[in-house]
Amino acid sequence: MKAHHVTLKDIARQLGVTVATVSRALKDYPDISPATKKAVLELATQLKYRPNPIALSLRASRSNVIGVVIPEIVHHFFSTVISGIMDVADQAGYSVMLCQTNESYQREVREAGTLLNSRVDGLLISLSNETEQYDHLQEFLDHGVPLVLFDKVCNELDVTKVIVDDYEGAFTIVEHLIMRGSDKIALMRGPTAASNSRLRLAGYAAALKKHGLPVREEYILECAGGVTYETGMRLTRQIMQLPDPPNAIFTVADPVAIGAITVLKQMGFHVPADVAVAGFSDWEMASVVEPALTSVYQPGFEMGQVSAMLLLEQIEMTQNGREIVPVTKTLPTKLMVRQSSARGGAAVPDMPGRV
Amino acid sequence: MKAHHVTLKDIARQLGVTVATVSRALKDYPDISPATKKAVLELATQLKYRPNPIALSLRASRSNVIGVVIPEIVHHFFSTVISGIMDVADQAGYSVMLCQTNESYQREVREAGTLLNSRVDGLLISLSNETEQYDHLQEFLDHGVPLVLFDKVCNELDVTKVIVDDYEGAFTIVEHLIMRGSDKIALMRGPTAASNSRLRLAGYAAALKKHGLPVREEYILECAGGVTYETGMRLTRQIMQLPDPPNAIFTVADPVAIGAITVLKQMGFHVPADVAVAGFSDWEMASVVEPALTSVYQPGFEMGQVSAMLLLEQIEMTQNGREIVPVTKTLPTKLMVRQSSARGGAAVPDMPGRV
DNA sequence: TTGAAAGCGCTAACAA
DNA sequence: TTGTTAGCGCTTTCAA
Repeated sequence: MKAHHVTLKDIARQLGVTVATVSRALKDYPDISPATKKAVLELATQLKYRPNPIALSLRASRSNVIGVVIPEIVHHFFSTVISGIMDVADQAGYSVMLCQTNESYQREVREAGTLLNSRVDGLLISLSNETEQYDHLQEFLDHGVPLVLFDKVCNELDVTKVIVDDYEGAFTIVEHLIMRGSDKIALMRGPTAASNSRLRLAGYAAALKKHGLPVREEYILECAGGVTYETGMRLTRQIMQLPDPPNAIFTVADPVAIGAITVLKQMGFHVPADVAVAGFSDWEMASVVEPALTSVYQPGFEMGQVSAMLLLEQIEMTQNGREIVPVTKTLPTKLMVRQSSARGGAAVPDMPGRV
Repeated sequence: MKAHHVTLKDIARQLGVTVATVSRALKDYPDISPATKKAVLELATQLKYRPNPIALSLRASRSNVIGVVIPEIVHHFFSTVISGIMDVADQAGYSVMLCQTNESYQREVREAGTLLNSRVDGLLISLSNETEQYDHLQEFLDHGVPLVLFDKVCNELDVTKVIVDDYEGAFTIVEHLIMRGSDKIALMRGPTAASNSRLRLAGYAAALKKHGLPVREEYILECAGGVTYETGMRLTRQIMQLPDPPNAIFTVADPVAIGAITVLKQMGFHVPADVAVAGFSDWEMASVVEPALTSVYQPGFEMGQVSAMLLLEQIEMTQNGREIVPVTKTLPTKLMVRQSSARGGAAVPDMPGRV
């Protein structure tokens, strides 16, 4: 038989009082007799009373739910971010409604609409690659719902943003490669449209410039067709056939770097002695497991935590009627260098295994 | 200025009718004059009216939300499952509320409570390793809320379950190793408590038996201290020091296998010629990228889809007052063998890169 | 100290 | 064809 959720009414009836009294007793209202309060509290626990959050939401126009929208959940980076978000939200008593857009602008609009509609108290969103219009997000602001952009952000909206310091990360690692003795450094970059990809290019160029090295067009390749292992292999074969091939490769992400290392080894190069390989990484252990790789670690978990905390702060401010002042938080990357340049390990497993 | 969500009342007022009329017009009620229907529809679109799901939930005692509880989101496997769940849910017009337990029983109980409380229409859950009591799940059944267990399931609950065919997967791959010529096959297994780990052991033993090979105690190691790369390295060093070392290693997950391969190469073995390595894998490309690895692919995305579809079916049945008949769906694994045994690649990157 | 009543947004049975 | 009314579960103002 279907158990029924116990309500204030149930308690009230059994105690011969009104729901109002029960409600007040449950919330430690000042003017309530100790006797009834005690009775109510006891019966409530006995009956396992739990307030109905939906009724609360309807009344208060707030849901204790935050919405999260990301391009793809099957991504070490994004799943790590979400993990950080969920831990913070959970701690603060918020639930998380998650949507993925699969990089589709249309779906992003739809999901955002659903969330706004569901009266989420705030929204955390990482934009899809297709997104170039922001009305669906402006709507949140119009309705006074706080909004925090993370990772994939845009300039068009004056809201709080949390990003990784791509410029500085690229600068640091390129400088590191130069210090190590590389003077011909190739770049395998991401899509020209993406903001973080552009920042990385800038950091790369700045580091070269600082050390008096030229920015050579033929050393800059775009990872067309996916930021993948295969792309890394293809571009590496291509670039090593140049009359004057690079002695270092800086890539946009782990898989590309690993693809590059694979091909370089196949071609008989010693990595990193002959050709050094470095890459942005969302897995802190990447360079430990694959010593041939020097990586710039991007703190996903921290990004999730910080984004969620900023959002929760803003939600609270909104509820207290205070004005929100947008900030942009830039998280530092971490340079991960293996000291021993022992022979390359076998592989970069993604995460601890299941079971 | 805070925009206000437009309600039926707004439309009614502007049109000089009652909310009931508006409500009916919006839902294509039979008895409604074409004139008012048209007027209502027009004003509704103009004002961008969207029904308030919270009010609907309160009224109908259903939320169009499904709850998902998993141990850890930062896992290729689980994030893939979630992706499958979300795609199906989205298609069916459901939202997803996600919780992670971090393998804590206590947190699992808490999160389940919150979800039940939030009146989710159904629950998808993969149990934490600590979970041995099921009252928190029984509560869902008591309240008539459908429940589907996936991956980490238990026998104590008579509900629908979706699992991977671990027995058959292990059997198949061990037989494959035997066919390839290995006659001394080690097993690096998961926790003795986990049901899937036990099934894999059984499949392993059965394959050996079928081919007249002994099950040797010293060849069976438990991955204590985490199903990780490090564990794979440690156990491999250990097992290769046996007086009569194995010529094949079957592991419980990618990272362990990769750790094993790394160590074997370091020790000067040729993989897979001298020692073959195989492992359960949640990344379909693992054996493509690391040709030294033969893997048993576990279909995470499909698991998510199937689980979600079964849950949605049951939700519908519940709403139509029909009885739910629990089923157990066992998904086949896929043997991934690289034909060319060319030299091992460099690494197994986890997923397509970000950017 | 407690009750009565209104209202959050919506639907549906019953009247008109 | 449309209006009235009640109610989903809860909080809160106003009365008593």
